[in-house]
Amino acid sequence: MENGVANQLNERLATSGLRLTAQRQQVYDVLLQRRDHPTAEEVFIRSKQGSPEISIATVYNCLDTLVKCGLVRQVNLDRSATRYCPNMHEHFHFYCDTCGTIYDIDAPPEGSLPAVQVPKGFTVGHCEISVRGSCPACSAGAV
Amino acid sequence: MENGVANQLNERLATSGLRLTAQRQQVYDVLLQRRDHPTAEEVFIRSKQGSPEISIATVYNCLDTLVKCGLVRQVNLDRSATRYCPNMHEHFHFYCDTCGTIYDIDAPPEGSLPAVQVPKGFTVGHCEISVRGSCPACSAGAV
DNA sequence: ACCTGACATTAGAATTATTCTAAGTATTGA
DNA sequence: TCAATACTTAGAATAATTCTAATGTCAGGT
Repeated sequence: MENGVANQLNERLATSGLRLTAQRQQVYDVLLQRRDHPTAEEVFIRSKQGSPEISIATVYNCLDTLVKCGLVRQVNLDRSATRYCPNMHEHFHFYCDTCGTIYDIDAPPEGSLPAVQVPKGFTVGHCEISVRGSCPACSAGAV
Repeated sequence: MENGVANQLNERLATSGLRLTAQRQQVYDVLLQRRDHPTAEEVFIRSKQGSPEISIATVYNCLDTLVKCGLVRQVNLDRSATRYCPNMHEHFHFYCDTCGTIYDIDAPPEGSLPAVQVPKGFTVGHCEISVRGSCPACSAGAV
């Protein structure tokens, strides 16, 4: 498993002439281990457990690299710190206003995700959807 | 027209125990005059033409107030400066990667915006959609 | 008219998230 | 083994925004 991940990471990096380093591995591992959409700061703190020497600049660099390799997605909600998500399936994010948790909501089977219609002439590159509201736990508690 | 706007603004403010001030009026006017999704900085520059004494802190305060009154919407794209939009109809934003223009794309008639489906238990409060790509002008030019 | 208190504005300092810089370290390929 | 390139690091710099404390303004009650 570990090895599979390392290989996948290495492959992706190699195709861009980039190297598999301990830090990149570490940062990616941190993201895979707890898929709770951490900020760069949080990734930094967790990474230090395995790589005590790592610096915050490196964490930013590594996250950037992972995003460029298509292994990680940035999640921006309002103007709070950018969060990072290793789920590359088509999905959108649900932010619970009560508990602050961010949920991945997978696109429904029939690709029915964006019926986003743009007028003639517009070419859609990427489409980002985010939803705020109350998660099941908090919706129930509020009754 | 001017009066209508002032009245609407005043009404909204009054229901929250807030006052209609020259600065709030000025900032709102700036947003209505050119609906090009300016940043706070840009609103500041334009506002100074009518209200040379206005400060950037006041611009931020006024924009905040307008957002809270439901007269203005914040537009966040990536982590660039927040932009402000006085179009309160249901719509989403299209950002042209080539020319940087932000377009308002109005929701299609049958409320068919994306039937964004959330799993049972989730309560949707607000849904934000943004699309990146190439606008008609830039799409045409790139041929 | 004139207080009083709540609401507002202002300049400038502070904060936060992020990026830049410059120096040193590591790895790869010739 | 050497050079070139990629990478990491600490700390400085930047950008956008928020905070602070002082001052200003307005509406309602006396």
